Amino acid sequence: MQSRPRIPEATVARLAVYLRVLSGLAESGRGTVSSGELASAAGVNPAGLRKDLSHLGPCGTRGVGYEVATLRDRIAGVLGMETAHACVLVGLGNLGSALAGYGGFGSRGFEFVGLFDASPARVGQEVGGRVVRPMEELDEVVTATRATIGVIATPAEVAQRVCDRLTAAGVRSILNFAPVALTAPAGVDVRQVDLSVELQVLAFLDKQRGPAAAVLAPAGGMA
Amino acid sequence: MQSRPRIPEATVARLAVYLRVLSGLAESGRGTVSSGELASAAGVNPAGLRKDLSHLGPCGTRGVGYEVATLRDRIAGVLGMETAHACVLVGLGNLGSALAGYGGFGSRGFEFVGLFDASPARVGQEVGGRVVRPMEELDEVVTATRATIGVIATPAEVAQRVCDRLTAAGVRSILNFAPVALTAPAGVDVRQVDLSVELQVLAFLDKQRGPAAAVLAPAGGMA
DNA sequence: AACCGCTTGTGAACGCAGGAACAAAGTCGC
DNA sequence: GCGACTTTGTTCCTGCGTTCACAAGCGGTT
Repeated sequence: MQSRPRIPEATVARLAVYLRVLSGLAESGRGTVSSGELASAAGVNPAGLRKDLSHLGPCGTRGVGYEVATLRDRIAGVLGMETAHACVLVGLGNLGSALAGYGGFGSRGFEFVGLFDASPARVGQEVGGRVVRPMEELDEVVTATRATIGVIATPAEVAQRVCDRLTAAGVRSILNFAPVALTAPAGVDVRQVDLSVELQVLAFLDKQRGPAAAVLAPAGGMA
Repeated sequence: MQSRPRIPEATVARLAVYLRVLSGLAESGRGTVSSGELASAAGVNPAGLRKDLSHLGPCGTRGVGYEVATLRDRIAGVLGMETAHACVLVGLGNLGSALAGYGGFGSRGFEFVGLFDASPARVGQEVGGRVVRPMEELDEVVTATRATIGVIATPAEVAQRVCDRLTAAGVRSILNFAPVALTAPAGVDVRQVDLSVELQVLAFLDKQRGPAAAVLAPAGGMA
């Protein structure tokens, strides 16, 4: 069916970035873009961008560039954005509430069809326009809405249990913000996002460069 | 000086994960761990874990395993965690507030010494035990506290301006949550975290596996 | 109609990360 | 004291991702 059996995962992640840039350009009324300009806006190498786009088949005009709207729709199709994705979010603490209220998801075709929390204090509250439900209703909502994506923003101690319940209910993709490695049955994709790891990588790179802070301001360049 | 000129960035990210697991084991009173067990808890391959640890020099005992406390301290030292890192956070919206209140940072040696927001409505409020300050005080606080890490959780439109101000004030490492590629002067590290990109990768993988959702619920079609 | 400049798309080389297999070393048991 | 088992540390290899460089193609111009 599709002449592209597989697209590298790193490329998929970048396609999502290109898509965001293209959406911005389309709103600016821009008609075409060159690979160089698009790569610059996305923060990647122009050759790499062209190679990424080559996975979608030829979609540019030589000598001119890429048609903004066309390319945007093409990428959106490949990423599976023509249809909205129903997501459930478990854990409405600080991070979960931020995710529920984050507009970047809704504008990209992801809709939270259920917010769940184990704490009775949270249940019933409204977050991001949705009412927080008790954990008991999780299975029912996942089944009814056919949600395929589950987001875990709970404390680490209960994340595995939540993961089990989500997979048992039929969720096939999980985005985990809890700082633990989750075990899921085969056929279920788990992606881990650990915010503090990012900070620690930064701290390491900073330390590796050595304490050269004084060198950066040789002649009182503070002003 | 250091016999390890460079540690791969991917390894550094995993070291941070090992460190978290080791801290948990140490609290459990565990004395030693084998690479297999540690790798399982971290969700990686045992051979890869040993290779990662080999960058720190020999730190295990053959036939026994790794001493939990010793290895933890060694990794902490390599990651630059013996000294606390002062961070400033700009943008106290949903995500910024979640970050400010996230305990995972403080327990890892990262302290937010300044919270900043451009909105007068936010200034003066208390988030995570700290008072939100106006943007005008950013330069002053960064200089006074010698903060080296800046976290950007603002809307995309102002992220580049915030980045410019942070670097001008002397920040050398930036963690950016705004969905834009930032341009920073040489010598400044920028790490990008895009939450919606993760979701889109999940959606793509789900779509790539084919529309097998119907198989999961054979009886009871949409109609 | 033909030329020229510009841009895409692709092919090849380089470097890096990941995984498996093997040798060294230390401990436990006899 | 010696042997065998366990586990680390290392080495090799395979595959992937990234980058550079070139050929192919299209539009504009004369």
